[in-house]
Amino acid sequence: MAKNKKKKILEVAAQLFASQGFDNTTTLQIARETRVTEPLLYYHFKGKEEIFTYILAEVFQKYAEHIDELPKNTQTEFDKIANLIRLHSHIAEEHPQNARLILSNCPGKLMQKQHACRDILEKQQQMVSSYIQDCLESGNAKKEFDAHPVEQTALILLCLANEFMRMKIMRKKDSQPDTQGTIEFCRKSLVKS
Amino acid sequence: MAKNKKKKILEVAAQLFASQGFDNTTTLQIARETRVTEPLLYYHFKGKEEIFTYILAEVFQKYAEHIDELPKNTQTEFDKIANLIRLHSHIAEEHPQNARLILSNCPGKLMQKQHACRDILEKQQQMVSSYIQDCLESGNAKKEFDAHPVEQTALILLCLANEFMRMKIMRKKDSQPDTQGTIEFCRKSLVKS
Amino acid sequence: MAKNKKKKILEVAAQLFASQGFDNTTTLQIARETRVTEPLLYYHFKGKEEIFTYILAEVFQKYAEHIDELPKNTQTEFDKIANLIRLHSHIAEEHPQNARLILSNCPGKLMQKQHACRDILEKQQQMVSSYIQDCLESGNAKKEFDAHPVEQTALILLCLANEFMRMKIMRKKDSQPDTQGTIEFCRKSLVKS
Amino acid sequence: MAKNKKKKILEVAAQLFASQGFDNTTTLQIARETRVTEPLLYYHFKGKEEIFTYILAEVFQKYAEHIDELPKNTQTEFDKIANLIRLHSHIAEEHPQNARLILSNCPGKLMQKQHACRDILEKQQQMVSSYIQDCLESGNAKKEFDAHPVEQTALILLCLANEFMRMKIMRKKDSQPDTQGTIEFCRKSLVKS
DNA sequence: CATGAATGAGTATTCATTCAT
DNA sequence: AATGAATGAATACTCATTCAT
Repeated sequence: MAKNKKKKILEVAAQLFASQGFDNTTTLQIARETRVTEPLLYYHFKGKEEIFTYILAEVFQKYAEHIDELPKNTQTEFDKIANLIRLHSHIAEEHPQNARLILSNCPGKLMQKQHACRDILEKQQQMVSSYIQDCLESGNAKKEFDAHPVEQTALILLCLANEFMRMKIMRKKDSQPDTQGTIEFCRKSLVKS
Repeated sequence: MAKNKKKKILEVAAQLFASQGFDNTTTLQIARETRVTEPLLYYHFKGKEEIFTYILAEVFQKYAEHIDELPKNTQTEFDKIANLIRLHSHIAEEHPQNARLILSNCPGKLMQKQHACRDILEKQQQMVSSYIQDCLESGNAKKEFDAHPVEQTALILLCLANEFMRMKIMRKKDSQPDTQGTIEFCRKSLVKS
Repeated sequence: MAKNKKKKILEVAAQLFASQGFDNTTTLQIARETRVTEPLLYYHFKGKEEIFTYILAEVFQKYAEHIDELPKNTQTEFDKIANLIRLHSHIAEEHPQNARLILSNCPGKLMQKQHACRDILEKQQQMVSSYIQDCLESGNAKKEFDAHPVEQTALILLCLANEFMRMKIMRKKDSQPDTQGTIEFCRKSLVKS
Repeated sequence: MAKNKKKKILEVAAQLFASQGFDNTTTLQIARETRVTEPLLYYHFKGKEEIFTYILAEVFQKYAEHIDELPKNTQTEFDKIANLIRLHSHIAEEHPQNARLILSNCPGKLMQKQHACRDILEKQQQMVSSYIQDCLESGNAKKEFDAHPVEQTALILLCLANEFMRMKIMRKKDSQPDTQGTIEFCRKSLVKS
């Protein structure tokens, strides 16, 4: 029942942070919706910021696991890019809350040097960048791609993958970008014909 | 001297909203940095929200003008896409503050139905979408492109253009995406070879 | 046009003070509804309090005139009492705004010693008291009444006359006290049968 | 110690509201005189209005109890009227603060339809009206009175009883109306001789 | 683990009033 | 006579956080 409540707090807080943002979510609101009193939040966490950081870490942890679980051996290197876009599509559709947290500009305060949030985000970005760069380099080597320079192309693909997710969660169903269309767009650009 | 202060307030507020976000900017802060007392803000504007809305309207107005001023007759249709990306690059570099405001998720409160902010944003999005769609359709007609379906492709390009701007303002110089590279990426995907 | 605006200010202010009370009426509201700017209020009057005092003086002036105009020679002395009640009824019906101001507990601040409002109110109360006392004394002398002690009876009649006016302006039409009924009630008590 | 402070807040607030009125009493003042910080007011109550409403309800509750405790069986029906006046005299003398609150015109805001204050006041007025009407009807039946129409006469008596209380708290000792005198005044008018 | 009570520091907003013109 | 601009002092209310139990 103890662990239970801590978990519940995190669930509620995550939902509120995702839908209202960090600044517009009060500790009272978190406490009330968890059916708990505020001091309990402070028993389990150091403060509001820690709750947020904790959640962010969790979300990115899951995201990292998803990236890690993407198949290492694919027929073509481009399949890896396609898989990344499909993963973003999946997250946007199945875990829109997490997508919102991943894309949320953390409140400025939490992005200062030395704050845990900053580390989490930077680590995450490097991870995805690596994933894409590795795949581009392999593709280049195999003459599947002709992507130069690799870092730049990786960055562009990351742009696309991110904003693709952003649009999926921000727009109405009928004006969302299409997953397969986005993949094809990238294929045309990347894969040598 | 009168108009002067109103203008000054808007400048200061814009800078603060862009760098700290709406919620983390207090009216006191705006007043202090304008070297003015708080009640003056309320003399010129109805409240904090109106200041924000006013600024947002201004920024989008300028953005709309920029889009409008992009050359209508270009050698190729793709040049129009390239110009859009160059425009985003230009804004990110020369007016990063405006870029931040354009991309900022307005606080939820200001995005509710019937709020002026919502109208501004929606109008803007449709404008850019139209620009891209028109150009894609022309390009398709001229057999320059083979972009189908048009709406989807337009959305993808919008994604890229937006997140491109976002990355330019969020990342350090050395890890920003390159304008020419981004343009080439799109060209490869769009232009029939 | 000058006198005109001063008059207009007083009219608007009187209406607002009567309906909302002194504290809930702002100088801005007075200015706006007079279609004038606030500094003009301060050109014509020393401040909000002076406007109120001025109005109160006017209203009581008119009230005093009404009392003064009540017929001095009546068939019976009781007719004078009846006339006072009828006057209150008349004011409540024809000038409810004035009635409201007469009965309003002036805001505490304005009732401090040495404030003009206090003088006005006290002078007024003494005037009505005198009117009633004179009539009672005459009535006693003529053996029409048997009202003892005169001061006390006068006070009771004043109570009735005032609260009668108060009820007329505060209550819905169907639960207001009836003028003739009130007069008869007093007659039965006062007039020797 | 907890209940203690809530009670203290109410006591202090009641005293301030009674002496200064709702609008001229600030939450800071209430807090300071209670030797408590403002947020505590908001911990115990929803806001200033709720504090006022709460107090008003309490005062009227006590008043209602007093009315209820008035002897049901009296020698004459008129004794009941006399008792009501004596009750008002008692309240004015022993609990002038409550008297002030009872008679205070609640600020307009709090008298809007659907506001708790309105209900409280209306309920109260009907209660006293009933008390007087019942007694008048009984008196008429017993041929003790000849009060017609009952509703009207009841209203007049209510006028007197209220304004009597008002005068007792507003005037200096030497110009207050006399309880016994007021009772006799009513007796002469009501009781058939 | 849990809570009722309490608070320091803010937070947007309002108001009567004044100044320069 | 009239106004646009400006302000000092409040004003109700909120929030993250802590303390005593």
